[in-house]
Amino acid sequence: MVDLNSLNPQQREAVQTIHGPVLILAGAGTGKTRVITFRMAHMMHRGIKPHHILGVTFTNKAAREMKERVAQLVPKALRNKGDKKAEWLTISTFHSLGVRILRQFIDRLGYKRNFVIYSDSEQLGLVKRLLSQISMRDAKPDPQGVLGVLSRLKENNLRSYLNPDLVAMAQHIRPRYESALRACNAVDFDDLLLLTLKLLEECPDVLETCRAHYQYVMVDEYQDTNATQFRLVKLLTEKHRNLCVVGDDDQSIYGWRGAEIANLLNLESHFPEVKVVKLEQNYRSTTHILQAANAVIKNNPRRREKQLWSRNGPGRKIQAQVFETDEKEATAVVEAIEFDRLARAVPWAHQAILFRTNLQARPLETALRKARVRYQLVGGQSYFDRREIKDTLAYFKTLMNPHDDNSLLRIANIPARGLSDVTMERLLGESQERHCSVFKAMQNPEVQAGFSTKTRNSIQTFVSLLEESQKPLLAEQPIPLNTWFERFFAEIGYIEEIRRTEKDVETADSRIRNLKELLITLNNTAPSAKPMEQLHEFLEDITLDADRLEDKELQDKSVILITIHSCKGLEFPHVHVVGLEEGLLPHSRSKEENTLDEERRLFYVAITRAKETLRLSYCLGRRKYNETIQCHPSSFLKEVPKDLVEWNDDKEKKPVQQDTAKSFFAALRSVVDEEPGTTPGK
DNA sequence: AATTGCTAAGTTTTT
DNA sequence: CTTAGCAATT
Repeated sequence: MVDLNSLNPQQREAVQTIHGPVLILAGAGTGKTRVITFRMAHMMHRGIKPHHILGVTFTNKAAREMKERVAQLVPKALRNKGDKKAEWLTISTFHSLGVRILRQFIDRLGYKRNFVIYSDSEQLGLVKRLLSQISMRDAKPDPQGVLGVLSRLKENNLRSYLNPDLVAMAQHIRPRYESALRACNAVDFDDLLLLTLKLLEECPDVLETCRAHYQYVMVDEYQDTNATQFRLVKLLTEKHRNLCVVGDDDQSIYGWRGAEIANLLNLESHFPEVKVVKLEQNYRSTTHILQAANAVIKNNPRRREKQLWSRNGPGRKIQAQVFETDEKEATAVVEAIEFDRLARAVPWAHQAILFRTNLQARPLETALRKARVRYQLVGGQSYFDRREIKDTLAYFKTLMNPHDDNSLLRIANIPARGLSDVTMERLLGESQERHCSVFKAMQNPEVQAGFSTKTRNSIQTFVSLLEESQKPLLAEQPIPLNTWFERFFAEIGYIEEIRRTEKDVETADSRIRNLKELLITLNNTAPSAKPMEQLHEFLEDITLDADRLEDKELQDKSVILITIHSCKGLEFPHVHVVGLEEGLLPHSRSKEENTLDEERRLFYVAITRAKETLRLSYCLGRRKYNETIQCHPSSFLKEVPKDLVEWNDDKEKKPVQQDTAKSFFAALRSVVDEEPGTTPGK
């Protein structure tokens, strides 16, 4: 029996309602994951077969965590009842679920079952190529923009403020884009959901199979689902109606990405009998922090009313401060962190600095480095934006399927092997005329004949390189992929290429390290499989779950620098929110797009990350590019009740504060005086 | 084929 | 300021 006594009454109700539609409105820090995992465990104890349970999350990290926690709750004896591994429950992201279903049935839609998944950068590469083929005299469209619209177009989710030129271009490109993907036996991220939906809509037997399999469905972070995801969920559950969604409309911050908060707000219109359970007892923050959060979010219209409360006591007041410039703000934040560490033994890992845009990280990083504080910047440049990673993955894909033009074109001349842009352009043209892949064109003697002897040699060498390299991979028995590829990259001179092109020795080394680390993870996939299958599996894992490689150890020792968007779901004892200025939070673009609500939710999310202390700050001036621009405090600051805030205004205090070092030690002394019992390092 | 130099643009981004 | 992309140059 799962012990439900540790749950509060609302949590228990949520856990025990296992049939029919349920909406669990889980405010920030109200023990959401606990409820979900307990609910799953409870269902199993009530005799529901684990393999009939499906849990959908938004990140792989969340999925992993949930799996672990369910496993902890359910005794081994019960788990082993289902002897086969497949009997265990499914917890995955929407996208992985899509892959799972598509791998079984995508042939019904005319795709091959061993499709590859294109990451963002690969999609972008494809769009760039398609754009360059179109003759356009006037303004060249921004590929990123076109891709964005294209994605919206596919999701059938156009917004009025989108640039009409981009929309037209995206519409123009779309058929070519789709046929290019098909030709490469590839699908993109959007397709993982869209094709799954199409499959379920068009093949009743597949739908029935899935419905029979996933009889109990739970969706986490439901406020972030988009139209496609909703349709998928509805299709899957409208018959058996065992749908449990968990979410918080107040934490919906991905509207710009197509998330439909209406999915949560209007759930009753699709499931009128839905039982709504509100979780309002917060286990994370002090009441001062919660009062601030409640007061801020109250200003939003159209929400499901919630009041967070806790038994954690009032705690410290919220600290607020104004600075002249963003540099001074950064220095002060770092000083506060070091002060906490020296005076109260607060480790770096208990501190987080939250900001709206990645640009704001720069001055913070400078200040942190100057003070020799270890930090970790979360997010920022995506793993896939690193050139060596992109190249490596493109090599993998090319070796798996040389007819994947996009990947082949990327690596054809990396390192330089006499296949210049001009040559590749011509080959691409030839391939289009002949309606074949670029690789086919390169193999074709007729095509080769059109080139100079030198170029012809280069083409032939490249073709045989691919053909020869493919051979060991096509073998039946496993090979050590890690060492094989390490040798491969050494042989083709890729390592040298990095050293040669990268002037800075340290960055070159770090890029080579990145590459080697990626290769090492190759060995983590099941070694029993055939090389190609193993490679395939690896690629899929890595594409769907990019930050699996993140350095966990470093995280435990560092101050966290993070955007508000990516901090959702996390918590920290001490939180600094910087740059609370009009134009940053709320962001200036929110006015045009009419998304002030979402900006407020962003602020709400930031506030509710804090467990013990919350510090807010803004600047009067901010260096932007080269000039300093004037800033005004965010209107959201006024929404925080005055009696919860303690302003540390420079003006109101002693003017001695000019000297930062002096003020630092003054502050240090004052705390030691206040709390004589506390000694640093205790 | 590779280097240099110019211009333009610069929210958020779970997969 | 910084970075990416492109054109022009050797």
